[in-house]
Amino acid sequence: MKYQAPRGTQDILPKDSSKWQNILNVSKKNLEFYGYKEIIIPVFEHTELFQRSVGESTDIVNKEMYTFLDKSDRSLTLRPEATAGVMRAYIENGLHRDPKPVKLWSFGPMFRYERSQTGRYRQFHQINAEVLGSTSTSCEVEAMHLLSSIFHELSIDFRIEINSLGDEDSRKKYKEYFQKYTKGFLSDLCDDCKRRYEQNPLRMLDCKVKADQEIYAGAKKPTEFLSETSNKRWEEIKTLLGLYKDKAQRTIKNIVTNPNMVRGLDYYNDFVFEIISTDETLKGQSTICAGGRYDNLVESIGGPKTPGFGFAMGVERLMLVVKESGEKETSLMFITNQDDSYNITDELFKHTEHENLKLTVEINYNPGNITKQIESALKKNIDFILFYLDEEKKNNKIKIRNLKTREEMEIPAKAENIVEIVRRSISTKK
RNA sequence: GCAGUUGUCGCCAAGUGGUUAAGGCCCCGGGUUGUGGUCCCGGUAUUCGCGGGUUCGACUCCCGUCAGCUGCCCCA
Repeated sequence: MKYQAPRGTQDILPKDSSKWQNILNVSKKNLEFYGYKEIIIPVFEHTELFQRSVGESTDIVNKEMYTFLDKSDRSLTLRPEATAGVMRAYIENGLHRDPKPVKLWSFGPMFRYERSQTGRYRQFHQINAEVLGSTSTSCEVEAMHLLSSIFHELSIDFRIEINSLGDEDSRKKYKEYFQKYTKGFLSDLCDDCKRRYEQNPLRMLDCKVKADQEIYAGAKKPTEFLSETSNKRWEEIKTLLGLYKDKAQRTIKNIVTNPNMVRGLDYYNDFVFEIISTDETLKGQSTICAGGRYDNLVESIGGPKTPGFGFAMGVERLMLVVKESGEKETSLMFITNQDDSYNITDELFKHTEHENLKLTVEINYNPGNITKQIESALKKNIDFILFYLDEEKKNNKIKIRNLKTREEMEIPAKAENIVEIVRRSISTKK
């Protein structure tokens, strides 16, 4: 074989694409139910937009961006995440003058130059959602319900972990405290943490090295340094999510606080969360959704001061964890000679459109041997076969056979009669 | 970016220096021009991820490279 897909890219084959679409459809349905509207934005942006918004100190900007010069020497970057571009579009198109909150969702490929593994790709896809213009804790609470609903509908086992990083003030105080706390241990820490000590002390908290964790275990957590307003928010969210109630009384049962959780992007403040699949096939990459509040992002890239909240779901990771592929369509196969069955299929198509019926039709490409055609229909797991051969045509009839129940009947050769039979079989199945 | 590991047909694989690279599944054709998955017969790798090297001779050994997987880093 001559060509291979580049490292970290993936083909979604026909056998999997219906699962993919199901993930998208379920997400879209839930998002739009809560008032999110779709926004479609470019796959690349000016490099500077990501540097500013995602943050110069992040790994994403430092080593993972697909950056290139176009023929006019503009520095462009394939988007590593969606929020920056959505914010740019929000400002540029004056959506900040729309009634608040503005709720947007989007879907598409993202690009990060990293080592690929199961559930981690260089081109990967996210379903992304943003709420702009509201500081209400309803943003957070509603999102937890919305996401629970999506993952329940997709039959995924998951757990939600939440935390608060606090506002700028809270984080500054915590950073000072934490640096002071760890200073004496500096020589005992792993190399990564030594580096993080200066660059991003918060990140030390979710270090995977056991010895380091033992050192940090004695330290206070960011939530103990929350400013008054941040603390009020945090308590309100926990109350609204029922964390102070008995587990049995909560509407979302599998939600816990994780005081060590931090985020990889710089723009978050206060509430942050991750949704973790408890399915073991995901191994190291078990986070299927993550997000948080970003009240300073819009302003930092030149827009009016606008509070924001958002999250992203990783579609490739969901693909590994979702078992079902959604509603199966009913399939028909015509056993016929290569002539005028298309009159009927054209009619059928119009009926399926009007009646919102999921039907797929196949006309056997190799007419001749009837036995082989039936075998072919069985192999393809077809639901109905339609005999429309000389004998039937003479009487203007069709023989329709349900391959699952083996029932067969002769009906007028008309689309509406076929649709009726199919409908009847679907309703008795349910 | 670092470390380990793997790569023979669409899939699962045998083969470990010696002529034409097993087998199974799938797929295609036939037995069977009008009705059920069985069965039988036949077909499908000038080539072992790719490129070099060693050798009389390489799927087998060496080097490089590409890709997958696992851990780290980080993240959806």
